[in-house]
Amino acid sequence: MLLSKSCIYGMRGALYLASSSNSKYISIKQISNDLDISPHFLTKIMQELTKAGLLESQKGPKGGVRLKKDGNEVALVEIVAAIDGMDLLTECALGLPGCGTAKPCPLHEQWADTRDEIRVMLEETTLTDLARKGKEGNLRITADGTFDWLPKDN
Amino acid sequence: MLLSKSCIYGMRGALYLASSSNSKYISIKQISNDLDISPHFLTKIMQELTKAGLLESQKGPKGGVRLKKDGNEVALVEIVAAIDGMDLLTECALGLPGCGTAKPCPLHEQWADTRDEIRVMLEETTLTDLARKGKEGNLRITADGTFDWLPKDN
DNA sequence: TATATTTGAGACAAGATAGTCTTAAATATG
DNA sequence: CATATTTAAGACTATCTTGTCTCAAATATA
Repeated sequence: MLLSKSCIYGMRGALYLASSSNSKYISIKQISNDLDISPHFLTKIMQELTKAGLLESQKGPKGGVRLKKDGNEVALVEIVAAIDGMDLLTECALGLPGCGTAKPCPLHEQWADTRDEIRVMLEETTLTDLARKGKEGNLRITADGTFDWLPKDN
Repeated sequence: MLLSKSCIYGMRGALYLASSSNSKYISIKQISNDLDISPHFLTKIMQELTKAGLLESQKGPKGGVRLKKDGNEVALVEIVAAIDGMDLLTECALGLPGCGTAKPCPLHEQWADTRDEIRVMLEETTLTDLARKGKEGNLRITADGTFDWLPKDN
């Protein structure tokens, strides 16, 4: 598996926020409801993103979470780094510690190239990119496709 | 993590076999010893590769395992498929079932391209490729670098 | 101020992966 | 044939990931 489930949920949650107007806080309960993710689990994941400085939160009624930066300034790699860490983009494919150009494993060259492709993709894709593409094509971000991209500015 | 630990061990075990003369069976005990992998665990993994038809085995003294095909006919993707399955190369990056060109998620396009890069790398790299590169550069396939590429034709 | 709402923190349970151990079956060799 | 060696099969434990639940802290609002 490329990304952990926590990381995938974090991405979908962040994408949800990026697709909404960012002027108001949105409760995690509503997000978990719309994305069909366990509320408690999503809460824990959104807390990680808040701790990492990607979101800001407010407690109490009318509270919730929202993006700290504009969505076009948030690359996917930041979410991956916050939840899964950078291991995927730094570690050896054969699991050998300290593998690199100086002390490579036999697979290092090929994997380093492939790994860079993944890294560039994650660095160059922003939440706004995905939100725009999703809105234009009315693409789903839930398993059953019930999510709709209408502005959630309640 | 891209590949499971079982898969990584399987790759290293298969690479070990490809770097040896394939005329004789080699005991998993020796392999696990040279590669510094738990013998019991490696046995289980090599059994999976045998069941998948990548290795053949023989019990008893002078028994062990060896590649069923020549190393240049075994692409890495076959080992990945046998141990981790093809999920990495078929599944949606956002975890949505049935994601594809017909019913994509917002990340589908970027991920499909990246996923193809991984697939091509695994399909085009053979055990012999890695063994040759390892022998030429005397590269390590153990954490501490104690593995040596001298023919193991005992 | 009292109440309802919402995040924060962390204990806890369930499930998957990683790793160990025991026993059985096959087989080479003396 | 007896024995030692080696894979095969599967039970078992440990650790990590995933998911649930409870309670505390903050806060908007009546």
